[in-house]
Amino acid sequence: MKYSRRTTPLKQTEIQGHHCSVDVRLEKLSKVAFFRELQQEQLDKINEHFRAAHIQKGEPVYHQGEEAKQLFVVVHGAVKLIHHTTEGKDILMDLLKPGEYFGGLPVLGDENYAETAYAQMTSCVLSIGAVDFEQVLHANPSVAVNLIEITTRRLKQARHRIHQFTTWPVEKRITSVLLMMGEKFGEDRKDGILIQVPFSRKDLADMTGTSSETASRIMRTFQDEGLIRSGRGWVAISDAEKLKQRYISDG
Amino acid sequence: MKYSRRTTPLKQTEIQGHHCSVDVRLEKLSKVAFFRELQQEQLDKINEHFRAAHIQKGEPVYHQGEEAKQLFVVVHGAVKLIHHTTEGKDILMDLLKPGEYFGGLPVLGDENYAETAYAQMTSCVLSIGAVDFEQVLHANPSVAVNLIEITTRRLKQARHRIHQFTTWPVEKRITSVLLMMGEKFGEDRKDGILIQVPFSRKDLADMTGTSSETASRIMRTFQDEGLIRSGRGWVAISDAEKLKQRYISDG
DNA sequence: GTACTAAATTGAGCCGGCTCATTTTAGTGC
DNA sequence: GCACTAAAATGAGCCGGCTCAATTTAGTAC
Repeated sequence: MKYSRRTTPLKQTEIQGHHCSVDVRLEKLSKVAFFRELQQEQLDKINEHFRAAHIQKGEPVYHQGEEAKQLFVVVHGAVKLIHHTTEGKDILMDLLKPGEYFGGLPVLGDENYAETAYAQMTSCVLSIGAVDFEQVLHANPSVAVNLIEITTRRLKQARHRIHQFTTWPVEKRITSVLLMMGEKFGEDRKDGILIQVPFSRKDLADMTGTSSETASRIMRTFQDEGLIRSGRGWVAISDAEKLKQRYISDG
Repeated sequence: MKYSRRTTPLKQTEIQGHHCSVDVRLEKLSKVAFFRELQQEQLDKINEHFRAAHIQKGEPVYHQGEEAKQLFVVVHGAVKLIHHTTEGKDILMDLLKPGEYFGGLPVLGDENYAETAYAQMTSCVLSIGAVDFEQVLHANPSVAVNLIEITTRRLKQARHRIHQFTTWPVEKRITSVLLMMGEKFGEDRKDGILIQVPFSRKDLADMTGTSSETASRIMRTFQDEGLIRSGRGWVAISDAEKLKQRYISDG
């Protein structure tokens, strides 16, 4: 990968027009884990309950502490969930790709949003309110069971993260996150996997519970070892296997 | 609190007979959060799906890694969930009181148990298998929604714990756990709140992600400041308000 | 009361990673 | 290509808490 003039390898997302066309909406709704198994007709009806919004990069979808009144689905782009701590630090809870949902509703046990949701890149999100969602629930009972499953999976992930924070050194944590990001947002190229979403050192630090200086140092090491390439706000994994072998398998 | 001869202040639980009498079972089942709102008749029917087991102190209910086939409810005693890490450390995920459930089922998204469940004291637990539970689900649709709510609440707790591990010093973490234990298992006495469940330094350390030596040192400090009293496997909080004010509010 | 022992305590060296400060540079606009 | 600047990198001092080792003692059995 050679840059004659330095430009980010990330795809530009300032595509003209609205990204929330019906086709794309329906496609992404069908990918929402708790709507799986539903027929096209059912999805069409559900789609009617959702409203679309176009969010500029860096803009919030909702703020931490606000009353939880809506569920959201990423249709295009990426959304980052940040918990702002009382100590003035940020914890990056998750970075969501199209088809993933976020937000909260009273019926699901949420009172206030525990985090602020930001568009990591220009994004299109769909939202549904409490009354509409309960209608969807009643009309499609399988949705409730699927929701339990997904919430349980998220709970397991959160618990695994507790494990990581308790016992894993920072290198290992960073490796784990890079590999996860490669799987979730990675674009295969002949020279590796480009994580096709803006992802800065601060994001990495906030997601692994370390400082951005430490994240930077470790990324420097990985780069010097030929395991990754990176620049301002982007990362490409040159050798995922070796990265995993060297920093995860060692224990 | 004066001990003429050193004996633990904890109640002895080697009560003769079986603790899983129908009255107690029904009472604790009605306290399970996802069975709330059900009528006595419904609870009677649900009770028929559960089997009882008597577990000796220190014995496991199930092992980490086993196939998840049952949900359990604590009727009497206390159950501790320990995740054994590959690094040889233990993470105390939760300490459950009567009325709380644990375990897992495929329908809820579980494949294997992520932790080993141990009886922290002689306990009586009820269990239900996959087929029975799905029947309960179908007969009582509100159970599914309640389950989402509870799982969501557990997810929030887990995420709060990530926040704590990321930014809180150990004193603050230990304080938080002591206060939580006081609320959950505390017995009010004129000289404070006795945590009426065995709770060692190792338990405290495993629950706060620190070493037992560090837990011991901090408890020594709290003791010297008159905030707690403790002995082998027991803790009493002498001044919860001051403990909170001094180690949590300071930020 | 004595004997016992595992839980709790204590001492001390070590280090991973933090904070603070400064410098370098990737990537954009023109 | 030049100018700019915020993201990334680098240096260095500091310390919270870990690990290892040894000692003390809470609570039980008899």
